[in-house]
Amino acid sequence: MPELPEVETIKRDLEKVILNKTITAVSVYRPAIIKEPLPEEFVRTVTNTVCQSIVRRGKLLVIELVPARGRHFFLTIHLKMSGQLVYGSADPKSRVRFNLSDGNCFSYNDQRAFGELRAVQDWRTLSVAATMGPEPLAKDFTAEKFIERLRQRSTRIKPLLLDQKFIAGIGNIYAAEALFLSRIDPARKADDLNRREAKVLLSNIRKVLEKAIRCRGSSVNTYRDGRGQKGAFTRHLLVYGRKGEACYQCHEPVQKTALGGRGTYFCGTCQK
DNA sequence: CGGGGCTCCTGTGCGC
DNA sequence: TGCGCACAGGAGCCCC
Repeated sequence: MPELPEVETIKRDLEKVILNKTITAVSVYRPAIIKEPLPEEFVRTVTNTVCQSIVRRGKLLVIELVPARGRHFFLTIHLKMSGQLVYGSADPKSRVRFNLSDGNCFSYNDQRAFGELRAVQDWRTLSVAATMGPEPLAKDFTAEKFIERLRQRSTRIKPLLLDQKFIAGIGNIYAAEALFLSRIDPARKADDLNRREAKVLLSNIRKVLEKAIRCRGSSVNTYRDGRGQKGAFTRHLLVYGRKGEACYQCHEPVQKTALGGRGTYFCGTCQK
């Protein structure tokens, strides 16, 4: 579900409402979501801490927590396919609930329960963070660096964009959208792209991610922002989910294939 | 390294 | 209407 723009939207929403508030109680309704430490210790550790800051890295959300005594630590949240982090009144569908000192709470909801919550001393040493590729929106991630990384890989470009070790934060929706905007066939080999194509692709990755952030994300199915609302980018999607519908560019039907086991939407006429 | 298949879990939509 | 299968914004693991 949530890709970089959705996680960024949730981060910004939560920053406005939970910073400097105390987590007064934690209720775990699906222990399997808590990956470390064990659920009982997780609850003990997180209870009575203050939410100090929130960071997003790729699709990972990191909340810095400060206990009354002792050192700060981090609550990491990966939403996977259907996770939601919603601030407000208690939600009966919550998998984990965090009560706050303001009388409200924020709920971790997750229909498919693939999500992962952790309380750790140093989130940067988690393997997911330690191996994560560059942030596509970071200024120091230059076109030259992107070109160099592409040159070293012979795999198809679309599954590669989904590889979080290659580049962070891109998922199935925005990979399809960026390749469509760039007129690049999703099955092209990464090292086959020329400099021009690579530059255009990075530019379009940024363009689509930034626009999606401005629209507060895409809600194809279960995604909700920090307020429980759907994202508005869904209606701006150019190819994702449009199988059989007319391409906005050439009016030929949008195609759907499988690449690396993931549904892949593209225009066979426009994308070469 | 590349690629395919399977797995975690729950719900929905489609074809028969 | 009912049932079974495919598939869903992710990603790790195993095998060839």
